[in-house]
Amino acid sequence: MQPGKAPVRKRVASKRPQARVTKPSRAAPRVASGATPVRAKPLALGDLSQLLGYSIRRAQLWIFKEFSRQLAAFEMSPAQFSVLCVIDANPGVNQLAVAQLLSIERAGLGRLVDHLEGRGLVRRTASAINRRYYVLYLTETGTALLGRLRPAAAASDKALAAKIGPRAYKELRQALSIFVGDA
Amino acid sequence: MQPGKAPVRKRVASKRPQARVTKPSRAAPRVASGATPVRAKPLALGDLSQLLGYSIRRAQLWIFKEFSRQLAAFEMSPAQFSVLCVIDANPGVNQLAVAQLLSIERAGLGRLVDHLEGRGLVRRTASAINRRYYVLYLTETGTALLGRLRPAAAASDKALAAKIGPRAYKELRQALSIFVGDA
DNA sequence: TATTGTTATACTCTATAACTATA
DNA sequence: TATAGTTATAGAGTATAACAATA
Repeated sequence: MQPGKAPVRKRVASKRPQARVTKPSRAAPRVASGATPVRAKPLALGDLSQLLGYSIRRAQLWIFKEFSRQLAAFEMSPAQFSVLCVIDANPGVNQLAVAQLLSIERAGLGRLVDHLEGRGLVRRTASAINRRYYVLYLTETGTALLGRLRPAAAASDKALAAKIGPRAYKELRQALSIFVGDA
Repeated sequence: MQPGKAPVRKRVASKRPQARVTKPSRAAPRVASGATPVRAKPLALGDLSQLLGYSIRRAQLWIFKEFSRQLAAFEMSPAQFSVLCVIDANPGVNQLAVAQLLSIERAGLGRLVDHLEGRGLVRRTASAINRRYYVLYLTETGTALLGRLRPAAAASDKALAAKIGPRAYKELRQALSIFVGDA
């Protein structure tokens, strides 16, 4: 809530179970059955399990984890990879066009391109025809790295296909394609 | 990069197109065809369009936006809603169990429950049988609010179904169900 | 006056480690 | 020694507004 650095961090109610003086049923007699789990019955997700939106959220978390695992050696986030792909497919594109295509805020994209430029993967050039523009290209280093990233990204997508099955993979590709290029 | 508040923010390369003295082809003659767009051809996503992982990411962003739109009146994030659902479905559950079921870090969940408790939606009680545990229940306010959130959440899922079509909706529910309850 | 890009700021998430109380 | 929960901290991502340069 408060942005300040005050370390107090008020709490609304009682903080934690916290050493009640009257220990109620001390030495609770091992809870009858199992030792470790207080609750043996499996937990339910409730209505959540009926919402496709929640499944997609969990699937997306799984995919980002898998992607990061496959591309760990390259220190490359999914977002950075997506920007490299777009610049590679559209040499000379400007930043705002990339931001709109990927639904990223231009301010955030600017910092992302900063980083890619700092790594020597992307070259920023002043446009000859419109001096408000940057014109973006992959460097040779960037092209070479993307050549190595592609198989890794494909591998993470194959892992996804293996997880859900090839038929579902094809169906999903078809069904979800309407979200790319969209808002 | 640097966490400090220093406003310098070094840049690796040339900052922006920035007023070159030799203006190259000033008054570029309206670029032949269209006035506004320098690049008329539509941008390509490159290899990105072949990756189901990217489609799922975009679909998930769309869903969160739709969910936030439907539940804007309640000031309720998807994560907060998911926690309310789980507590409602498992009265007396402890925090760690919720965190594991939803794949949320327990530290983050603690703060989230702080917030829900502060709003009077969740009650934390010391467990009688294990004093390390919190035992979580919805308050009456929380139950009542959840009763109003459910239709809104269902509406956002219906919007998703309308977007992708009822057949794809059913297929996806089946195909992606393996991700819930999973890591 | 509108647009591209930058800067600054703030807020949310996430991830981690260290700590307390308890088992 | 291990576990539930808290605290602190740092990093990423996101959203916004304001600004400069250019159109």
